[in-house]
Amino acid sequence: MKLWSQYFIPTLKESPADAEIASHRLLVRAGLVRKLGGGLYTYLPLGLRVMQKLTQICREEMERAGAIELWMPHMHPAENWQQGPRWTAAREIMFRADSSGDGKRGSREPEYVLGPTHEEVITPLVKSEITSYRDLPKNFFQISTKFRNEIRPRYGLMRAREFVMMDAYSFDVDDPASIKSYHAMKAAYEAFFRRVGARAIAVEADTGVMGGSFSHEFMVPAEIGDDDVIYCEESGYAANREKATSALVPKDLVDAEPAGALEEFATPGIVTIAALEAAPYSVAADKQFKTLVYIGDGKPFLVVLRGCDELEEAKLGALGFMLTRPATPDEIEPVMGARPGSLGTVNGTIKNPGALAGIFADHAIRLVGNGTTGANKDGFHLRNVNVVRDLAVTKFGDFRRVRPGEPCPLSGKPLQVRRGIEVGHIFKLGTKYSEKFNAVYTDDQKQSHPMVMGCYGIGIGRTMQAIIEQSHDADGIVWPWNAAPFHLLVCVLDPQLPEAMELAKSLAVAAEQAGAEVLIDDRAERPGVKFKDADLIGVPLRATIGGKGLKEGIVELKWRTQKEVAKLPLAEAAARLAAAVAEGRAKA
RNA sequence: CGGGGUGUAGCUUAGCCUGGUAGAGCGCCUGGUUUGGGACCAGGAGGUCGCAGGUUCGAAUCCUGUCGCCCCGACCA
Repeated sequence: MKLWSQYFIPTLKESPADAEIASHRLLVRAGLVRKLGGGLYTYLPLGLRVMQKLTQICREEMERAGAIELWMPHMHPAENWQQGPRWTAAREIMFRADSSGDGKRGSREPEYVLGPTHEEVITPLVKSEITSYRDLPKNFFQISTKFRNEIRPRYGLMRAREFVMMDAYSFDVDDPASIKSYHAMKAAYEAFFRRVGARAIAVEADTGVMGGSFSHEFMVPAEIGDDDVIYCEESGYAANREKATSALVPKDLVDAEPAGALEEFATPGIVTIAALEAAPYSVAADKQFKTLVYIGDGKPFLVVLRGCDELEEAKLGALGFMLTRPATPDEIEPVMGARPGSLGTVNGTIKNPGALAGIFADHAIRLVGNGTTGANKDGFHLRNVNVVRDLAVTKFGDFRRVRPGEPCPLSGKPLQVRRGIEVGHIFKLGTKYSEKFNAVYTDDQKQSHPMVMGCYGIGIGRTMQAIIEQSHDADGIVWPWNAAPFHLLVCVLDPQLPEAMELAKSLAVAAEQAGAEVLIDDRAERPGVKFKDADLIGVPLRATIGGKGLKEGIVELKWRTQKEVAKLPLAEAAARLAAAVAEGRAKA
């Protein structure tokens, strides 16, 4: 039990000026954190207690899933990263930690970096320590600090430069075994979020810079989230916007309507889809082909979409380039023969097709019959263009951004969209890292194989804030039992009365024996201040002892989630309190 | 990194446009009256007006630079 007057809970009446969203304001007002600098926070005692609750539950679920806890350095030799597969892609988010820093960013190669995650540390470790199939599978995890030089830290702990994360890494003999590990972790995640009272859903996600073959994000639905989740109530389909697909596309590769004769026509000054939609041309956007030029690892390639569709850049990741970017007009002209606005992929119109790394078309263009596209001649377009007859396509794929209302790929019902906060992410990595670091094992046939890896992360601080975002009211935080910094707050309205404090302490002991953690508000404050603070810090149970109640022979008991106050006769108070604690634990 | 904003006491802020002794509320300290949903009275402490230049007799205020912070975009747990 803790006495408030001896503890440290600096609550604030007013919201800090730099806090925009409810959870960030409450984090600061309830005395959980204080800011040191952009994206850097001190966890005050109350905040630390919540973090410890979350890490302990996380640890239990990881161990239940068979993962083994260890602790790795946070300062990594830069060589580890230079050897790994994502040095180029990841270096801008890494802080460098040099012994002889000259203060000039990027002026030379760093000696050390602060770890944003630990694949580059765990993989070499496993490579040197595990060499036999007999020692697999293994899954290692740690709960520790991560450093990322976020371009724009935001929303308190939501996007911080230094943050606490659980990260785990699985090593298996083959793909089926790795998928088994992946599903065990997915189940462990679901158990973790359920136990801490965060309503999180698993959605299909893009693998991004991590690489790997598939992945799920765990999202807490919230208006302030950074990600769009596309989902279908009917089928349970849920995917990150970057990954989401719909059932728009026909199965057979045939032209959508009888093909008319290909015909060139002049379109002076027309360089946008919208301009071609307007009179006198009046070509609907879904009857146009949009041709985009990108550079993949230095070589140009084309992406063809319907005029009405948007490219989802993340989906270009499927093409296997390390780095992609849009091409500039000066890069485009020598290859295509025209500048943006008059581009197309009709056979024979591209000036220098040999320069291209490929022509990738979205499946949806198969819906376009007798469409219009650029002639690769500035100021000219072609009409009656048909996919099978006219277009050069290396490969069809899914490249367009899905819109809400399109049919669900599973049920065909309209897809919906909502915002979410990403609190966890799991990846099936494959052999990308094990091959780079030569983490191989020998099987029972004396054959050597790269280990198949998975990696997994849970943002602990982000989860804490997501819980607040999801569980608060106008008065303050409403903690779920298992995440609460304390379970019972005993408000002593007249702490100067010895019998009041004695009663408070005996009730606290009873509650502790029933399994609660107890905070006693023994401050010499007016009742109003104590009640406001009690609601603000959001402890699930509140017992109130006042001079008035003592005369009547009662103690009051109230749940943070309810308005009603129960009046407990003194003789029953301890037992009723213990029963309430048992109820809180049972429901958690 | 691009665009927008902002910096005044521990916190929330007024003053800046139109240059002339830096103001309030909360919090804090002292005394008193209060005491069941952020009390009241009296007194008090606390500010290099982010920093550096410049203009001016005179700068929180105008100009230049710089740094921090916040918001919108791309990235992430």
